[in-house]
Amino acid sequence: MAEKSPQGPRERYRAQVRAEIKEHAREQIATAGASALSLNAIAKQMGMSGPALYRYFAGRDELITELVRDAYRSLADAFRAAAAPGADAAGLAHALRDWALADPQRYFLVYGTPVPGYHAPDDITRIAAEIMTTLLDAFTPPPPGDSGGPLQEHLAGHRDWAGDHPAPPAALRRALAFWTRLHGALSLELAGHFSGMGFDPAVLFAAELDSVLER
Amino acid sequence: MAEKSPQGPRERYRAQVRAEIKEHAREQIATAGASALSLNAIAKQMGMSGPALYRYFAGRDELITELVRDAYRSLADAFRAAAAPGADAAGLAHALRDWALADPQRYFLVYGTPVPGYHAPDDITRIAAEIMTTLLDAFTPPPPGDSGGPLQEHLAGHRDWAGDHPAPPAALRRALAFWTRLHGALSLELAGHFSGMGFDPAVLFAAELDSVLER
DNA sequence: CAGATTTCGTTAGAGGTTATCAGGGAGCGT
DNA sequence: ACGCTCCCTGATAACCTCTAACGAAATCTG
Repeated sequence: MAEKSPQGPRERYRAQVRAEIKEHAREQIATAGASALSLNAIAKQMGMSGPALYRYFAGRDELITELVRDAYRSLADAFRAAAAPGADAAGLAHALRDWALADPQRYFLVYGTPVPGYHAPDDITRIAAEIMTTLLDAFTPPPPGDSGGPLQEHLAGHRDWAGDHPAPPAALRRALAFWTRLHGALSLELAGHFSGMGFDPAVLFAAELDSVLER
Repeated sequence: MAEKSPQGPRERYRAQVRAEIKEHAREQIATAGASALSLNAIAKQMGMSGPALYRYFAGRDELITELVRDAYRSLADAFRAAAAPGADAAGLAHALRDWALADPQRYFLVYGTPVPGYHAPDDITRIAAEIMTTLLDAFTPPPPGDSGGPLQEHLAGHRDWAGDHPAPPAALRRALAFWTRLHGALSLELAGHFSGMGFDPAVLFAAELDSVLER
């Protein structure tokens, strides 16, 4: 709450350069993956020489972390926008797929291969929790006639991740299934594992969504 | 079939050094991820200096490709071994989870974030097809009383990926669900997205497996 | 308005990486 | 035992991240 919109022209310029750096970084990641991101190449594209970027980011890791943060926030925004009217889970699902297809590497920035040592900063974890809250909202209250099952019983006793959300166990189970099943179909599609297989990934995605909604 | 066991001591030595290089590479990847794999570091560990490794691998990419190939073959072997007795899908699922938990980074070598430009060699694609065949075997014939659904109808007309396998559409649908749902639960678990959430990933995995088997 | 101070971007350089190349030495096969 | 092939080393080039020191420009302050 301390620094909102930049007051001085100095911070204004600074913010703009930071944004431009991230722009180039996003482009690089989209075309060659996050591991190919080069600060030097970005500097060259911007007409300045190497170390100048260290005025704006402490290093490569911080830049990537910032992009991961942006990706999380972007997903959270897309989710909230899709949930705005009446908390329809199908709408959330399509928002998720659209968001993922718009920039696959951004999806992998969030859900891709983790670096063994890396631990996300607290604020990113908080955005992830916000996404989860939106998801829980969409499944609360759950439709009647729910089967239950061992997982639902287990979740009834292990609901730390729901925080103080009033979602009943059935909603927890559905939200979890929504997350894992759609991620399963989506990540394999984005990674190209369906490419030579001949079927339409959208049909699979729709079927997985139905499996979450109808049962 | 041409070159089985090395005949000369020359090729024998060569194969052993290649294996040792891969051993160190695997270790590095397991502890720091594939992006942190350094040929130089491997050479240093083996007591030789840098460029010597280029006698055994054309470069970093070929080494990684080889490790990906090994990972695929390892998964295919684990799958076939689990399917040997009576083609039980639950056995396959547990074999998959055990295989993944034994070395998460190896799992991500197969199912992790793809490099945009990269295209897997044909022999790797063939191993992937072999895995799929094992999976289709396990679901053929499918249990009776199957619901069908839009996905199953779609797959009935788009079964290129099944090759000449006699699996009926219901088996295709189940095999696909097995793959995507278990991958969804497993990859999120391995990536640590469930870490602070308080529930047991094994219970989720079992529930997802049930969802594939029972419906 | 003028001086002090902060900030920016540069060059230089250390230390890391992949990868190529030329040459010496060791082991293998005949 | 000789010749040949293959292995390994050191040098080198071209990248990379990141630090340090310096000059220049813009901002803030008296």
